[in-house]
Amino acid sequence: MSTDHNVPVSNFIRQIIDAGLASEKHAQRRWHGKPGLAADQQSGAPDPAKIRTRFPPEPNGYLHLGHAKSIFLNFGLARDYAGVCHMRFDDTNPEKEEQEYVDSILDAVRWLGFDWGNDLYYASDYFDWMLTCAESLIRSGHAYVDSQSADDIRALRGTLTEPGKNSPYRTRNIDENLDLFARMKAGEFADGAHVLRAKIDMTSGNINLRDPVIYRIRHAAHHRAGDAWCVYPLYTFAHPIEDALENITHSICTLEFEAQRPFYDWLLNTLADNGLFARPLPQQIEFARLNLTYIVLSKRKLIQLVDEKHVNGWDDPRLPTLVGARRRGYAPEGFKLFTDRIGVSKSDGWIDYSVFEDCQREVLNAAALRRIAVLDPVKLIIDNYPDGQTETCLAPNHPQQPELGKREIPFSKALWIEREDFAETPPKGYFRLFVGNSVRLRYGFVVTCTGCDKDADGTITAVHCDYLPDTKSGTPGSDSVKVKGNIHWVSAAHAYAAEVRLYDRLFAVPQPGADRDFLNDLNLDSVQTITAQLEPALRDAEAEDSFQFERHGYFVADRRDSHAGAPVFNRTVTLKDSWVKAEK
RNA sequence: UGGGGAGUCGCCAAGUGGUAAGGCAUCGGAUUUUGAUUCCGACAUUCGUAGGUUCGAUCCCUACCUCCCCAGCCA
Repeated sequence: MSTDHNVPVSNFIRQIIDAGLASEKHAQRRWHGKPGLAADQQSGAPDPAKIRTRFPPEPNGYLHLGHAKSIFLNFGLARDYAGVCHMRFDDTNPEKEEQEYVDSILDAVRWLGFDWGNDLYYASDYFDWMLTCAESLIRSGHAYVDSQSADDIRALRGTLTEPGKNSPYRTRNIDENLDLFARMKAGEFADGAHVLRAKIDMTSGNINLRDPVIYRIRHAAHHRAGDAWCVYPLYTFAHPIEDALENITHSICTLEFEAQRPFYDWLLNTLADNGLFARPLPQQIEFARLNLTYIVLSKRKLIQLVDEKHVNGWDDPRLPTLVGARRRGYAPEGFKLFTDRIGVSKSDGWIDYSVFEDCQREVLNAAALRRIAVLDPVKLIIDNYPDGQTETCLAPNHPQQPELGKREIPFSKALWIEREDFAETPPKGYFRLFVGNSVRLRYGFVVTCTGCDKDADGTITAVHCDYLPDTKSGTPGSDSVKVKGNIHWVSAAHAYAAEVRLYDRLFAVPQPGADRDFLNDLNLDSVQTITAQLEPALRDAEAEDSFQFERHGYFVADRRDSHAGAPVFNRTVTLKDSWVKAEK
């Protein structure tokens, strides 16, 4: 069941890194302490970091489980190889990015346990260098200003099966290109009037090499740079330069960027030939993004779920966002186990959500203190127990870790037990309460069921039993009576009645939206809010404390709605239950 | 029907010419005051298909099949 965390399994990225390290090609890299062009970097000392990776989200949304895979990959590789991982915001599109997202992203990465030290960067800080690169390309005849409309550019790009055609502006001379580009930058033109394009090959089978647009005019305020710019570089152009400026050795991204790699290499090699960057250049490596069943990870769909109020905000515990996962009670260590367990490869696949849940169970099982909670309460009256008497029982905080001690829980005549722990007509194999059967009240006494009360509708209002005074847990001879059933309880007079949210999967099918609108696949019972009867100690739970409610699952004190002395709980994940499965 | 990728047990995933790791799930059994946990055992004569090279092929070659990505002045 447990995984050896100290032996990372081989994967194709580690092989690439190992080979690079063995060839010592990275050893000649120089780093002068911060991002910069070759002229600056070459003045620095040999890079103390064996490798440099980066986690480069665009600050236009909240991070989700898919990003977690990338975070653990990039930061994890840097850690394992005595390298560093840069935290970088790829904020080259002024129209979609906001500071709110920057803050949330940093928070999420920190929560997962990573520290970027001084290596926090913003692509928008590199705009001057990017302009330098663009001008260098123009000077070497590798870029030109195109004055066609977006539609015309598209028309000449060709299709997947037909080659494209050269733009009429492709032959503009260098001076004219330089002049036009300078005026684009100076704000002389309206949005869309001109673009800067790389000059490569309009007949390439790879559409990304058909003179891709690398700079566009956009008169828009940037969340960090303000109104300083009206030209902005496109991802295709910006990202390789960001990597090169930061001395990144391994630029790890997802599979959909594979077709961009030839451009990535073309650009950096051209710029290196022009003297702007030193070799060895960063290497782009693509891996398969995470696909998890029963959730959606597309930004568009997540936005829709929030905007249309199918969930309550970005941190709704049912959402696969990291802020949602945190409120749900999922543990960072569980993410680590999960990413280790699923591995890294280039083949698309679907991981069942239960794999993720199981990783969380494994981590929470070891870490969470045990507590008692009755979620669907019905009274249990011990008829032969003295009225008004109260005594204490001792319950271990963790069955596998006795050093965590025990706590006292009050016991009395009237208790709350789970409604499903009593059956008038017990199903086959049932060994909880039914008339004539005995069970142990966990950490307390053995009781024998004598009957139940019902109201006019036939609903059971109370269960009755008698207890065996000599069977109290922890006392000599308490085990003299052997019983199969073992049920939990809280004393009715001492219980803390609290709000508990029982979360289930947000979607009812493994692949939401596979054959119809994904909203039709929503699980309409994804949350159930109840008032549960909890053992008194739970009243003191602090926000974000995780517990195992015995026989139920793992629950966390909600970080948003809990108040001192009045925590409310979210169910993170249930315990495995082979009994339920056997019955279905 | 252009270009780029991927196909190894139900789900992931090692393996890179010397005769199929591991994890998860599943199924048995043991322990258990959580029908939890833990522990022990079982679990691919076979690597998308068909040929070929080789003493030997999941690994090399050829053809085919299936799936994914690319035609934003998004990332």
